[in-house]
Amino acid sequence: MKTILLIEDDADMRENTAEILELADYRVLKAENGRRGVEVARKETPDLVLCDIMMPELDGYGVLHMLGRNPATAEVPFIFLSAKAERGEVRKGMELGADDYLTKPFEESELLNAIEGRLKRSELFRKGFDNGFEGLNQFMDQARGVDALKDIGRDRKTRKVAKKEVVFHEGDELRQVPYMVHGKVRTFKINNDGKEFVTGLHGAGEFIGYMGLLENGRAMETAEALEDCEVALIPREDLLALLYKDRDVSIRFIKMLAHNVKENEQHLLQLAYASVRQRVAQALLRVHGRYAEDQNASLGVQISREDLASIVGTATESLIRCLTDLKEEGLIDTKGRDIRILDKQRLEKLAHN
Amino acid sequence: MKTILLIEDDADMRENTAEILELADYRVLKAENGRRGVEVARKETPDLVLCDIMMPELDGYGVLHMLGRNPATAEVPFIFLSAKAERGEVRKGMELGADDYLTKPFEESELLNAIEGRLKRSELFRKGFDNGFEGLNQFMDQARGVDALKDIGRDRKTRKVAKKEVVFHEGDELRQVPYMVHGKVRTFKINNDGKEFVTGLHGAGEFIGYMGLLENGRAMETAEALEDCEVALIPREDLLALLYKDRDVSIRFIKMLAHNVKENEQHLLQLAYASVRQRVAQALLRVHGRYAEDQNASLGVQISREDLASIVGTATESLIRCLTDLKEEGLIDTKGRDIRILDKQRLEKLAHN
DNA sequence: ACGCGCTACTGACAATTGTCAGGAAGCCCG
DNA sequence: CGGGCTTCCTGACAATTGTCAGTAGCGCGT
Repeated sequence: MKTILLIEDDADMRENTAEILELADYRVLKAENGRRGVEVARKETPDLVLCDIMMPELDGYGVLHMLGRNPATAEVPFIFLSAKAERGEVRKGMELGADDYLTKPFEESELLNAIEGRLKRSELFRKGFDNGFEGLNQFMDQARGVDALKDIGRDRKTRKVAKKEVVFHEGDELRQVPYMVHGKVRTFKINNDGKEFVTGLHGAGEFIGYMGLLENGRAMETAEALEDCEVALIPREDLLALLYKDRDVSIRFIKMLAHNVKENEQHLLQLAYASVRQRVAQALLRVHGRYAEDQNASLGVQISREDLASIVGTATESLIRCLTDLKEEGLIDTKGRDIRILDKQRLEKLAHN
Repeated sequence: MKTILLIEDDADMRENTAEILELADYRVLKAENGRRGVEVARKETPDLVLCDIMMPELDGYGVLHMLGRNPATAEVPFIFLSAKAERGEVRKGMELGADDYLTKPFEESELLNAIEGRLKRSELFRKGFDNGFEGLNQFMDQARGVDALKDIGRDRKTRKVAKKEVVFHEGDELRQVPYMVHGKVRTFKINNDGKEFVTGLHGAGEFIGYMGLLENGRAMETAEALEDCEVALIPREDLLALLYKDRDVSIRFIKMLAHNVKENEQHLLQLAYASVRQRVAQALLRVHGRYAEDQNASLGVQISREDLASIVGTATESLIRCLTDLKEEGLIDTKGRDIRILDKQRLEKLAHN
């Protein structure tokens, strides 16, 4: 259930609006002035903020400002509710970075539409979201709603990709960005000796290859299906429009990229100075956390030794030797290509030391 | 000199405006309709676009749309010029992602101010910009102009940092983000064995440590001065507001991060499978490209063997051995800590193979 | 079910890289 | 200008990791 923070000083208005939202099955947090609103937002990090402009203590502009300056709350979609419909006011609101501006009085449907639209778009870039094709359709509708000019309706096709088939090659021009509807792929680069280095594993609900778009429109890596997959192809322009147009999506994207950079740097540090043994432990934990069938139980991950080796950045044989060591020590268990973690704690200790 | 693309169908209006801009020392590209405008923008990538809304062929909304969907032009600040002042029109323009909206007729000063403001803010995140403290002041004015609420005027101080002094430690809470006014610093992480891995070298005109802000507000690495430095401390909220508020800055930031990710991944690939020799060649070229006193001549870079080793990700002795090899082969020359590249081509060949 | 092919695994050995120790050279500082 | 410190460099050796070759075992398709 989504949580909405409603900041409104007028008690009647507040209760009325809250009621509408609750009927629409949102959890509603209420605040009677800007200062309280900011406090609540910081503590609870709602999924969306509705905010009046004229309020005692701290006005709506102030609230937007305070929230926008904190990374945790900056990405939360923000909608102004105001009785002021004049050009200057509306413009000021939007310029400050609000995502929408509703003038009172508004229809229930207006309000709910505005909220839903925001939440849906915003949703896409949550990490680990689990919307399958339905979510994609909504996304496509949004992306298309953005586009009043071109008729791109025909591109909403999906493509079946067989195991081992390549989705795109390094250097391919990506006119369409693949979105994983079902299945898993690995992305990797090949160095001059022909050795592969796996840069990522991706499952349903993720875009792949978008990084290349931002650089030069060409794929930076090769993507290959690890199992039979279903892939939707999103026209690159739609994706870019989405990333660039909405403040909240942009911010979330920035944070995602920053996270990516951070992970990469940790990986670098590991590769540079950690032993194969440590790197293997690290990789096992990462892969397990991402793709284990069952997170809680120490159930297995299906991955070939070769792929795992090229995540670790070592020769396949070295990896295998390391795995057998770990197996003998009772940290993991292997059955064919299935690898199960038996003692997560000791493995973590090994990885980070 | 900055280039401005002016898209306006009315010939008088176009010539008048162009004249004003040329007097203000901008290079002006003119287009008489939207379609032409988009063509010119794609070919020349101006620094800013001024665009009328009502035009034949393709209207202003369409132009904004087309440009916004192409990564190369999306980051260019975009200002609407329109005779339509009604609420709906203005809002539509801003919502589509314009950076400003001027209603005709406008004063010369209005126009020039709007342009200048945009360009200045936008300027900060150009890679390799060379504005020293003057640029910073302008930036601070902008950042402060954004802020109508808090009085942060007192924080515009700079700090002198002596050689070898630490600017911030990994894990420090960064309430202020350092901006390099003068000098060089290195940023590095320390692994559990106490070994350092250099993640970056930064010189004048760069922010350092901002990555941590986006994650959890804490520094992800340690920054240490390589020489006597002057550092300005920007309140983190100002920086965040700047990054988040302006569409063009956000987009540029996204691209910067994406570039970062790409570089990191190349680095990963190198570390994983390239020999020390190749990695050294790579590192030399990177460091040289970034910090050589003179780019053209094969003049030297001053860097300690230890630092270079921890960029390469190897033991200091291994690095030194490699350097002496390269020296014997006539690829480089060393004099004390000064390293000069003698044969860039062969070094490049070595690095990428 | 059977064979083919691919992947997992093991052993022996080579190559690379790290570690330790020690001397030479350079640099800072009074 | 000399002492003390750090940094650069070299040698010998150890440890880690990669390579090659060969066997076992699993899975897949006809």
